[in-house]
Parts: sequence; C-alpha cells; structure tokens
Amino acid sequence: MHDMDNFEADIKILDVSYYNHSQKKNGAEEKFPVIEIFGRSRDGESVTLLHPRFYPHFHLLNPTDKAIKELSSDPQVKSVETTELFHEGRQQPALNVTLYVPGDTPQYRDRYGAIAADILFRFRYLYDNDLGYCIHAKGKDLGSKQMAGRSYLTDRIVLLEEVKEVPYFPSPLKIFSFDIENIIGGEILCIGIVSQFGEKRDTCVLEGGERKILEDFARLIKKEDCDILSGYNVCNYDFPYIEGRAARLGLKLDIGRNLRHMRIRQMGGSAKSGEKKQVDKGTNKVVEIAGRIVVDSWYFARKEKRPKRETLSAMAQMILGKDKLPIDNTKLGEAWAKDPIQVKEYCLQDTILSHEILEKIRVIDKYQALASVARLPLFDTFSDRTSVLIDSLFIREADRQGVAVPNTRRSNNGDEEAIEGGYVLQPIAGLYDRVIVFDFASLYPSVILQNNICLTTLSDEGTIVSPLGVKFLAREVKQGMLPRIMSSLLKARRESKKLMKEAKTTDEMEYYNGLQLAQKILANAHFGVFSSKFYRFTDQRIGGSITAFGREGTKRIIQTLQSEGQMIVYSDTDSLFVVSPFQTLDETVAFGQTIAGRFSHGDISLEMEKIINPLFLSSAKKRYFGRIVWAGGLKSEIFVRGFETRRGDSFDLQTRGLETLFEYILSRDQNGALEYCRQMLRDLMSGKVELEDLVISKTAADESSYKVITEETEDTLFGEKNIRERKVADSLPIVQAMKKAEKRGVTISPGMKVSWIVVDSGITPQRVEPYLDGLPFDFSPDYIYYRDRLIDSFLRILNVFNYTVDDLSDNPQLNLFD
DNA sequence: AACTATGGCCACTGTT
DNA sequence: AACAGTGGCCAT
Repeated sequence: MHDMDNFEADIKILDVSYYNHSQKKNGAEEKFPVIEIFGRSRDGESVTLLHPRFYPHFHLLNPTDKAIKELSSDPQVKSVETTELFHEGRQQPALNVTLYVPGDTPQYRDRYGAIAADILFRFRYLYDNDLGYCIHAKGKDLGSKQMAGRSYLTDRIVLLEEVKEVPYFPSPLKIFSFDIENIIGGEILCIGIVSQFGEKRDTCVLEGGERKILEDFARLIKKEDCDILSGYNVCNYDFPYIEGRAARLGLKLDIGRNLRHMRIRQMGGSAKSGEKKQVDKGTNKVVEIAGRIVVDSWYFARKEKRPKRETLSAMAQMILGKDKLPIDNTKLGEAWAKDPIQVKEYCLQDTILSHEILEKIRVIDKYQALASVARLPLFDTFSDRTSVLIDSLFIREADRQGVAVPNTRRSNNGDEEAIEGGYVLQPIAGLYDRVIVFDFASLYPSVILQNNICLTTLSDEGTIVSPLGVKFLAREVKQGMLPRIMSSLLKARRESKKLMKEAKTTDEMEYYNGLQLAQKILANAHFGVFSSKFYRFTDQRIGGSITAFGREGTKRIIQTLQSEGQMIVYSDTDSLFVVSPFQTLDETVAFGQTIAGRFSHGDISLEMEKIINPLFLSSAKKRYFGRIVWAGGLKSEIFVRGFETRRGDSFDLQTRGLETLFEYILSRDQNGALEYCRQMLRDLMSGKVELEDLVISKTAADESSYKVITEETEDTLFGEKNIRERKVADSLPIVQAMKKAEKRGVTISPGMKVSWIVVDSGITPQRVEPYLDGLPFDFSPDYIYYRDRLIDSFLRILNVFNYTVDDLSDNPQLNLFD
C-alpha cells in the first residue's frame, strides 16, 4: 500500500451513492454510512470520493412525549433534538431524529408519521453539505483500488476531508457509444464502439464469438472507465439484449464503478381507467450503472427534433445530413457468413452516427448546465424528473428557514378536482394584415414573484388576494420561499444572458447560453411541479391562484383594449393577437411598444414578440399560420401552429399539400390555392404519388396500457345483465400495424414509432399494413381514404373563405345544375 | 404505483 | 347522423 498522499481537485459529480459500513470498536459494533461520490476532475481523472459518517435524519411534527421517550432510548436512533418548524401558517414543535442506517428511515416514517423522511440519502447528503454539481474536494488519496474490502475502478480513491461547491466549469467527460449487431432473437455477432474524451476519439469493433464479445465489452467499459454510455435505443434494445445473452452464458456485467452489476428497470406501466398516462412513452426502460450515466441518443434526439420517423437512418439524415449504409436485418446471419467485414463496417458506422447525433444536439452540455443550476449530480438531471430538480432548490431553502418538508404525496385525495388552466380566446377566423403578437415574459414565474405566492405566505391576514379568494402576505411582511428562488433564478438568468452577449469565443457563448437556458427551464418548471397532484409541496390554492392571476391579467388587457376599439383576434394563456390600426410597419411597431409599456407593471412584463403580415386564423383554437415580418428586427419567415404540418402523425402528402396551400393563402392567391389542391387530388387519384408520402406514423404504447371497456347490456327478455369486455387495443390501427410488423419479424418496442399505410377504410376497423424499413410493401393504398383526409385538411383552411368541397372537385360546372 | 400543468384538435370505433 | 369514449399529439 502507498503512503497516503494529499489529494485536491475540482470535480464534477456524476453520481452519488452509499454503503453501510460496520466495524468493531472497543468490542462494540459501530455502524455508519459511507457516501460514495463518483466524478471526473477538471484535469480529467476519474475519482471516487468517500465520505464516512454522514447520518440520515428526518422530522417529527408535534411529537408526543411517548414518541420522544421511545426514540431517545431506541438503539437504532443516533440522536434526537427538539426544534420548531413552520407548518400550515405557524411555528410548531418538532423533533429532529438522526439514525445510523439510512435504510431504517421508512419504518420510522410509517410508525411515527415522520416528515422529510423520503428524501433519498444522496440528496440529503448534498443538501446538508451545501454541495452542487461542481465541487472542490480535499482529502487523502488511498492509492489502492481497495477500500474496506470494496473495489473501485476510478483513477483515484479519496477519503474526503473538505468539500465545497464551486461554480460550473467546462471540462470534458468520457463518452462511450456502442451498437450491437445480432441475429434476430439470437447470437450477438459484433459490437461497434466509439470512445471519446475531449478531442480524442477511438473506434473499434468487438468480435470473435458472443462470449468473447461480451467479456470484452464489460472489460473495455471498465478499462476505459467511461462516464457516459450511449447508443441508439440502447435502453430499450441493446442493453436488455446484452443482459439477456449474458445471463444465458452465465456472464457477469459488473460494470459499475464500484463493480456493481448494471440494473435495468421497467418504467411506467398501465394507467388506471379515467387517468391520463403519466409516463413519457419515450422511455420505458432505464439502465442504471453505478457511477456512470446511460444516455440514449434516440430518446434525446426525438425529444429535441420531434421527427416523424425515428429510425437511425431517418434521424442521421435529418440531424447530420448523412446517409446510413443499407442492410437487411432479417438476413444478418447470412451477411455475416458471407462478408463479416461489411457487417462490421455497417455496425461501426451506426455507432458513429449515433455518437455524432448525441454530439450535434449537445445533450451532455445542456444537462451539465442543468445539473449546475439545480445543484445535482449529472445522473439525477438525466432522469428527467422535474420534481427532483425543484426539490433540490426548495428543500434546501426550507431547511434554511426552518420550514417543514412534507413527504411526497402518494394519494390523489380522491375527489380532488384539477385546477383551472390558461384562458383561450375563440379565434375570429380570417386573414389579417399586420397583427401584433404580445406575450407575457415568463408569465407564471412573474405571477409568483408579483404576488409573493408561496406556502409560507398563505395567510388569512394576507393583503394580496387571488381571483380565487386565496390570501397571501405582502412581500414587505414576509418574502415567500418560492418567490425568493424564482427571483434569484431570474436574476442569475439575466446575468448569464449579459455574459453570453459579451462572450469573446463561441465556447464561452455556448457556456452562458446553456446556463441561461437551464435557468429558464428551472424557473418555468416550478409552476408545473407545485400544481402537480403528487408533489410534496403541492397545494391547489397555490397552483390555482397562479393560473387564476394569469387568466385575470390576460382577460383584463383584452377587455381594456376592446373597449378602446382595438381588435383582439386571438389569445392563448399568455399571448394576445392584436390587429394593428396602422398601415405601415413603423407605426405598428411604435403602437405595439406603447401597448407593451402600458401593460407592464412591476414583475409582470408584456412584450411585443412579433408582427405577422398576413396572419391566417382558422375557426379552431391553437391552429394558425402567418408570415413573421418583424421580431425585434425585420424578418420574413412563415410559421405554423397546430396544423398537420406540425404533427408527426400526418402523412407527407398532407404535410406538403398544406405547406404549399399556406403559401398560396399568404400570397392571397385563392385561385392558385384551389388549383393546387385540385391538382394534388387528381395526382393522388391517378396513383401519381409515392408510397412514402402516404405513410402514417404514431408512437406505440405498451399493449397493456390500452383500456379495456366493459359494456353492460340488459337482456330485455329475461332482464339479465350481460357484461362484455372489449379491448380498445384490438381495433386501433396502430396496434394492428404493430402486430402485423411482428409477424414479419420486425419487433417494435413500445415507445417507438410505428408506420403504416391504410389499405381499406371501407370496413370497420379499417385495414392497415405496416410500412417497414428495408421490406417491400405489396399492398395497394386506399386512395379514397387519403383523398378524403386531404379534402378535410384543405377545407379546414378554405372554408374560412367560404369554399366548399365542390370547389375542390374537378367538375365544378356540374354544380350549376344541382 | 403514481414523481410537471391544463386546453385543445382530430382520427377512429362502436353504439344509438 | 349524432354521440361518447379513447388515443395521440400539439399549444402554451
């Protein structure tokens, strides 16, 4: 063993975990937790920081004498301490209880109704030690990779002596992308690998039989000691597949930084009837590897780009402008036997594409910025659970101020009604010149600030009264925690934006841009979390008051402007569409600035976002398009909201047709528009259309999540009740397509897009056939179906100008004789 | 078991 | 033909 060297470095925290240590001390057994911090230093070393003897604690509100007595003499309890906490508007007596073993906490939560008793131990550690994503650590380098019988794979293992948070710094993480090739349901043939650290990139392909491949895979991850493991759909496909194959061969995948096995967790599940599905269908499996972070490039690329088709080839083309080598997955075994070099080339190319997609969309940088703003390990920001981010800021503030922290709510309180949301003004359909779009800057955050909305300011003595009649104390009397956090986030964001503008290099600019975006995301996330039915600090009076203030503000401006004779043609939540009373752009801008100034007060700021000329409003809400002619400066840019061109589940012909139709409408060429639509329908009906243009795609949910409808019918003759169960899934086109795809050897995992073409809509349910990459499509589309859907789409625009289906017909003169 | 909200449009099925 | 129920995706 080495001498113990001093260690000191700046470190980014990737993941935090702990273990229970127990040792003999003077004949007695001493038990304590040891926190394990996994990270990478600014200088590029991987480190494990060990922090022993940090203990778990929680609170009891209004503890009984009996409870205090019991806990004081409980051998599992390290210490108890009386204190006071603010809860439900007043100071209340409380007990702070410290245990030896984190895992004991739930039993005390249940037995004593303890609060702040469901905070994960790693978060408790970070909160209490005031740590964030980036830290400065000092300690003793333990030299050996063994510690108390435990092994770690990092360059350094350090017994922590001093630690403090430092500002976010840019430095590279080690990223490892991979892609497997396997015979469907069978053997893994090879694994392509890209390993990147800063500018340095290495590639290789593992081969030599499945056992060797899997052993090499695990060995390489450990040897390279990567921070991020990535690949295209690795969570739902590659990792589960590898796990399954490794299990068959009896191989261990002990690839965690503490040599713990990787773990795959199934997320989501079925929603109860009448309830919305809570889980983003984009992830249904989560892969956990201690000390490392799994980042599925498919998940983040789809989140960022919302593509219609989500195959690697479609995404690579869209994001990188690169083509993917074609290969028939169903014949991989034969291809491998014939020409393994080609298969390997293909495999590596896929790995590189996935890797470059991840780089291009800058996911790692974005989440690092979020980790630094939310003050959490990178791992926890990647879990995409906003409540974790808000907890990190809010619980710390509550602890500082002695405010009680309830446990996460696990019941819906039964009859609880949803709060009312934003106000949407029915649009006045038409085509308008020079429409000014105003919106409130960060409406809900500024409402929170302006009205000092917080759990801690709710009070009957409050002088700020929300439209719901809920009262909040004025800022001068007591500043709320929520407004305080909001204010510091918004202030920090203004500073980041300023530094971004002053940046001298692109890297510096990106750095501040990432920060200001993260600050914005976090500020906006507060409303959602505090209005959630499940969050620990949820109070409907808060969420309800926030939206009520918002609605009131918007409606008041609409009324005021209307009473002044202005024409408000649309409004949604925090936006207002006002037709300019002036003929020129300059006058319109000046007019808009006056309005924006008039309605901005205190923390609430109404901004002139853009001027649209012309603007088309349909008779439906949330559907409009126009040409932006001004947005802080002159512009000329078409934008669309809501229509099929924005939707991933429309077919390309429909998207293209509408896009062109929009251009005709914006050029005020209605005859051109009609002629164009007629021509497209003619082409379609004469079969002059690519199959690709008729493909419809939607995201498949897990089959078990579809509802089962129970229908009750009464037998008229005998008065018997017949109960029939019907599975919704059975008649959905998407499920039909998924099942047929599987019959043809293409597995579609839930969360991925399924593509199909309608071949017969004359029957119910309609018949569809899957449209599969690399496989022939031997059916004839139902052209009537597609014609009718196109006509419906076109008419939703054209009926604003009083055109009807007859105007889209090729023989309009026939109508004269009707 | 749930771990960010509500408002909204449209496609489709299956009943009346 | 009108409707209720369900699913999916989008606006904010």
